[in-house]
Amino acid sequence: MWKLELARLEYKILSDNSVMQPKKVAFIGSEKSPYIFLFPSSLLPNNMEEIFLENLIDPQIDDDHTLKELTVFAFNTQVLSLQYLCAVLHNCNYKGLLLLLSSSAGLGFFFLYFDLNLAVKSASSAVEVIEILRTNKHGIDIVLVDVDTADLNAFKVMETIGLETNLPVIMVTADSNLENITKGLAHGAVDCIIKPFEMEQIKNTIQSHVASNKTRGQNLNPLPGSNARMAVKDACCSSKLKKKRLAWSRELDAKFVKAVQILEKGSENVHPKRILDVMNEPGLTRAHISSHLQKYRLALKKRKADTNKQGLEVQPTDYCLKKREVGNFNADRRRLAVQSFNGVMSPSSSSPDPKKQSQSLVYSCIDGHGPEFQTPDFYYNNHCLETNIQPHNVESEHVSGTTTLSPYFNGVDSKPSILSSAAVCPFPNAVFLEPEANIAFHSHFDAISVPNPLYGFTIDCSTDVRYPSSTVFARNSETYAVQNGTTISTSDTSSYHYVEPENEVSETYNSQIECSLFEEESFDWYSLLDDQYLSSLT
DNA sequence: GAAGGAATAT
DNA sequence: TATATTCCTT
Repeated sequence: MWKLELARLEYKILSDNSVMQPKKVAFIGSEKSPYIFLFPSSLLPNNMEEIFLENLIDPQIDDDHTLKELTVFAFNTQVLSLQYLCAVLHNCNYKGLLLLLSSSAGLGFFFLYFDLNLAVKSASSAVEVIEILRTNKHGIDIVLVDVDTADLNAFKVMETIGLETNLPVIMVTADSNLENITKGLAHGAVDCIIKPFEMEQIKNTIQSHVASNKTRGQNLNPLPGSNARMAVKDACCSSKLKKKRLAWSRELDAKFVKAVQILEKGSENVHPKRILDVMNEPGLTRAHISSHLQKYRLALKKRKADTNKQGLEVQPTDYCLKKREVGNFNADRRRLAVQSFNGVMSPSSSSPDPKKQSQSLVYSCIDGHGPEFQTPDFYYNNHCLETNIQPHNVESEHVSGTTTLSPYFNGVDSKPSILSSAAVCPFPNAVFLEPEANIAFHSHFDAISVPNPLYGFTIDCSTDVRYPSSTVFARNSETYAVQNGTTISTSDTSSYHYVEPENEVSETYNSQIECSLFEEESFDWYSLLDDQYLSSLT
């Protein structure tokens, strides 16, 4: 499959300390995927071919068809520079003509030509470069000029290219000083890319200028010199200053909330700068905090307004809901649920008075002797008991659970206990799972989890060790393989049956879960848990 | 000039 | 919608 081309060419390049050191260069490639590697001789292993083949990465295919036929031209006197560019262009799926200028005579440069996707060849001088561009037999769309190229007046070359061809020229440099960039723009560059550059960056820049060049060609408007001034800003924006958009993860947000609370506790001013200090998160800026703080405060405000409007029936804000989607909170819930359900807090084991008992559970988490906070259904039921609110959906026909005990499925009871909300979970011994959690198989079936209005209905099918590979459920008539956790959308009310794997134990087991979910608006546990959760963080 | 915060843009 | 950026004020 792979046409392996391997050449070991020995040549010398200047090392950092200006001592000539022998290096080896290796070329591997197929017609479509040339890869070039450069190694010090000492590091080049004997089984290099094998290693390369094992480590080859599939080229990324770019779905944007407009980019596919672009041909990029670049030249340099340094193999390393071309080598990197080669990889980048290849990943962008561009065609390229990369020219290695052998002006540094005596260093044993070589000629190599990969056609089709990327071409790398040698030329002896800048004159040759300009000649290639003038005739443009290769259908070049855009030129990258590395103005740091040694042994060359690259600015002059760039200017000549600009004058003698219609091609957009992009300056590439490691020097981000405005003076340097301005000089490049004055010499005809339409944009500037600062090294080290990333794939996305070069892609965006190339794309925008090829597009604009085509438009310009149609309008027959030669670019005036005044274009350069505008381009200074463009150059800076399009290449250097492109920042990655920050995503506020649950963890990061928790850290943020914690920082805010610490500051509030210490009756300090809760200002972005201070939050930033307390969070001590590398990469985070004051602007990030400001933006997030704005959102946070708006959410609090909205929540307060809602609370005032609706009294006890606290409706959570979006902020509150989103914050709890997955993550540590659920992990803790899960852990606590296991503890809660494993006898210690069993309804039948202690007080006969369900109200008292549930209160003690809550107190135990408040006074620090018990879990930091309780599972949603415990907490919810306690809330119902205390406030005399009928738990929603307890009598609903829509939610039911039936099961038959199986030796392979421990702890699944067919009757919900008093304290377990039947509406929420038909099985008191069920363990709450993170939605879509990746939970390894282990020896006991332990979950049929919460029909959570936010997440849908999750079935965990971790099984007996006898079924280590997968567990199969039948969904209606079709077989449905479930591995670890599967999330079923809230609109899905199908029944799921456990299917005994073939050639395994003969006992059969049936578990049917029929579940219609209550409306999203009906209740939210998290709003009740919110304060406790937050205080547990500090 | 640096920071906060509301408004606005992406 | 979530996050970034701008703009105005302190």
